[in-house]
Amino acid sequence: MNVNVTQNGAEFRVAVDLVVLTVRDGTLAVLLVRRGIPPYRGRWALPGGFVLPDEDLPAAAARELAEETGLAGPAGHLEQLATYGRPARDPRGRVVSVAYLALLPDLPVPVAGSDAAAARWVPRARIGALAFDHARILADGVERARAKLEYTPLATAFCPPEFTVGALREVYESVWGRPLDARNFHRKVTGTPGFVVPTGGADAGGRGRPARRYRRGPAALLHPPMLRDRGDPAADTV
Amino acid sequence: MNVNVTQNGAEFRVAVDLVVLTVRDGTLAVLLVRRGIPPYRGRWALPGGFVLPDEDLPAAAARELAEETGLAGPAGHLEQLATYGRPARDPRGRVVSVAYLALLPDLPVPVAGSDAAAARWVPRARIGALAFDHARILADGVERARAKLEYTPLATAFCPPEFTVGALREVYESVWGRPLDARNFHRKVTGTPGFVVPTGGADAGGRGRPARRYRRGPAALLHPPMLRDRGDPAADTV
DNA sequence: ACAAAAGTGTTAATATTACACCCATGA
DNA sequence: TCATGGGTGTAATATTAACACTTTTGT
Repeated sequence: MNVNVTQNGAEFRVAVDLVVLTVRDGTLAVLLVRRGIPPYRGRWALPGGFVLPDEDLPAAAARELAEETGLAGPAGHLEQLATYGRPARDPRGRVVSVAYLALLPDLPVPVAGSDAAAARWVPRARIGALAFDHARILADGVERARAKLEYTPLATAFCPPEFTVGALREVYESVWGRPLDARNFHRKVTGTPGFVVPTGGADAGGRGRPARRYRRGPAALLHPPMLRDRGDPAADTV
Repeated sequence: MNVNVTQNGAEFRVAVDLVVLTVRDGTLAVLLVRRGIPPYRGRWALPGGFVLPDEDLPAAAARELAEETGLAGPAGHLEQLATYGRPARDPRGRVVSVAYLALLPDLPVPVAGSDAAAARWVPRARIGALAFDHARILADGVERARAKLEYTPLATAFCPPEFTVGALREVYESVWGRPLDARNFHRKVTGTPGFVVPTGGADAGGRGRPARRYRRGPAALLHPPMLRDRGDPAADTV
């Protein structure tokens, strides 16, 4: 063994992979791309790519997200998820992937990425085998999102700038996969300091009484948190 | 720009850095090493090192932890914290560091690491400037530990296999930096299903009534969680 | 008028907090 | 017997969960 390997470090390639989530039609959906080149050619995978030589990690994630969705501004939410580095995770060699989690409002169907492969929103429940270790990365991302809905105002990242309490509730129900009591939810959201602030507007054209519109509030942590019963974590078809 | 850089990825070195925490004498302490070689020669830093060519990330973290503390078995707790990759974070070149968080019971003073530099437990409040971006990594690690004490039985990782409720309370008080009501804490710990299980033994030799001994229970999540008031996050000298 | 969704009121069960009080030991 | 922590009881105060009921719209 070359001692320089220990002192100076072996050489790796570093990628970012994105778990991009949205809520469409009352279900949690994931942005996937179909790989156009080997390995795993033709398989669905998380969008991602290699980090450029002088690029920061968050910048690489934001760049990939923009390339894949056509988004420019800082809409939604982007945070680092975890890093995956199993030696055999990529047949091309030693690749360490820094995964990011992005939460976005329901957008028009994403444009095909710059890699010319198909890009699609896929309902979480209908996702089959993925390339590389992306199934695990996705599972970790979904669990992170579920957990953070409890104690942060992150659910608002799934909504457009103005939204109704009903739309926000749909986010919680879709991500957690269980119905919530609309009455108690309403009180909880409007009663938690800094969670949402009313804009004064109302949402005409719906079926029932018009809902007031809200914007995300200044709070970074929710107190008290929104509780999902730690009952049975069943009923979750991966 | 060489197009291969984009397609195949630039070359990075990958390191693991460790935030190793323990509770000594009622305060949170961090394992630091004094760097024996440039860059930042003579500065205190988090222990860590480069990942070997065929080594998994958790294995690299466990290896560095064992080298630095002399520990072999799976005592305490080790989890991935986050990854830091700012292009200029290491003057030697492009180094991405995957940080791990380790929580250990109070151990004998660590042996000097294999790098022949000094290694010491340093009380968290007395830590000055650190090498690289290690101050931020440490801050992130401490905040992760604080948060996880709330909803996981992780505080037991700071204790030996058998411990008293009072010792566990000292962990919470040290990590959170605020006193807790001993009576309510006791009820909470013994009343939360799966948190701790009594061993039957008692802790003789103390000043007051002997305390019963407990072992960590099977629960992975605490229900309901241990609450730290989100009051004033002040009184925290970094 | 009716259905549908928004929003308010109320109550029982549960959890948190504060603190009085008893227990078991060393000095 | 006193000081010192361990441990239990209990009442005031949140918070949750369940659901009756009112409001405001489209059809």
